[in-house]
Amino acid sequence: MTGGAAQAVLIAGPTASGKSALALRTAEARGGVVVNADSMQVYSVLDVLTARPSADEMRRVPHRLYGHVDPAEPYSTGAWLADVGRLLSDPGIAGKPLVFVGGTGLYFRALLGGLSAMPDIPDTVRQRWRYRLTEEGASGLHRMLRRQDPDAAMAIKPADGQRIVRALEVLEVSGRSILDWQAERGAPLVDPATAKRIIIEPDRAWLARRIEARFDAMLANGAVGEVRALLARGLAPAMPAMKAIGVGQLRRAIAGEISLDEAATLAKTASRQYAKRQMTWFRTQCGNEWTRMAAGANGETEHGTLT
RNA sequence: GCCCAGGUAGCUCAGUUGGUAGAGCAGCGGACUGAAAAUCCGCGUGUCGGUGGUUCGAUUCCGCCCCUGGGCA
Repeated sequence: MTGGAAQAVLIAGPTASGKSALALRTAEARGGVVVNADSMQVYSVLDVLTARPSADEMRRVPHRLYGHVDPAEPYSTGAWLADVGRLLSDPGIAGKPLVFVGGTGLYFRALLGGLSAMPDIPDTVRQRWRYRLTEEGASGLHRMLRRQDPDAAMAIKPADGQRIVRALEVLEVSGRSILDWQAERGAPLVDPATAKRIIIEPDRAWLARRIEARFDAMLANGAVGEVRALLARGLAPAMPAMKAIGVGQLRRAIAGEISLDEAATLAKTASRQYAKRQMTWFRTQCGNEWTRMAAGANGETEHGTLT
């Protein structure tokens, strides 16, 4: 829980919907702190490409959990939740209202519903299963899961390699089915009874225009250089930061495989598809405790300030 | 002006020896507990360029017309 702190505000919305600006105004009006709930904005690279708040904006209001993770570090929903937990006991922000903002639906779910206390997976175990996934394919591992944990296999599609690997590694390390772990819900870090919850639901066409304009602006503001710098780190392509939208597309342009224009078009498309997935999550996974806020339907481009 | 090749889904194209058509991409819907900007599932009717003709039946064959490439003048 928030340890007696002021009411928390949660602002969720698809990429480019203007949620960061709304969070900034809201935190400013309440004397609060903006807390990042976006899985890519945690990384200390790609300031521009992940649309992190600018230095100027971060000066106006305290921002937390932005850019605090090195891209070589394995990060996760659990790590983020632990970061939030530490934040809540930080005397520097005690008593200040927290304004969580981001586009990662799973983070909000973990925040409000807790995350099951699953065992840590040793890196060697994790790497071994991921390697086997590339060698044997998802359906091969799914057959194995079917023998070892039929219930979990039933719940996971045979092509969903990522979830199959997760079920296998949890089973190997703990000897328990991931379903059993999941049945034990963790404790929420934000009290669902008092948290104010907002979902920004933008007009599709309006959002598409914003995505396009924003990516063009990212290019103008050094996105290519950021990708070059990230590539120079020589990280495995499977690392999360390497999967940020724009990295793969600009990498191909840098390598000369496609033009910058083509890369931009591909990245914009990927962003639109990502926004669609986000909207599906917020629409179907978030109940009516969330207030839905339209954006952009009638030429509107700004949201008000939450008070 | 003549010759050739095309004109089929939003885009790129396949196909129908005449029985009104299907892939990829895009798009849309969905799933979602430590990689989540991830991972995965589902969804394909469109005057088959237009118009006449042949035919029981034409997107398919024939005529004419329009449009787009390319060539010759």
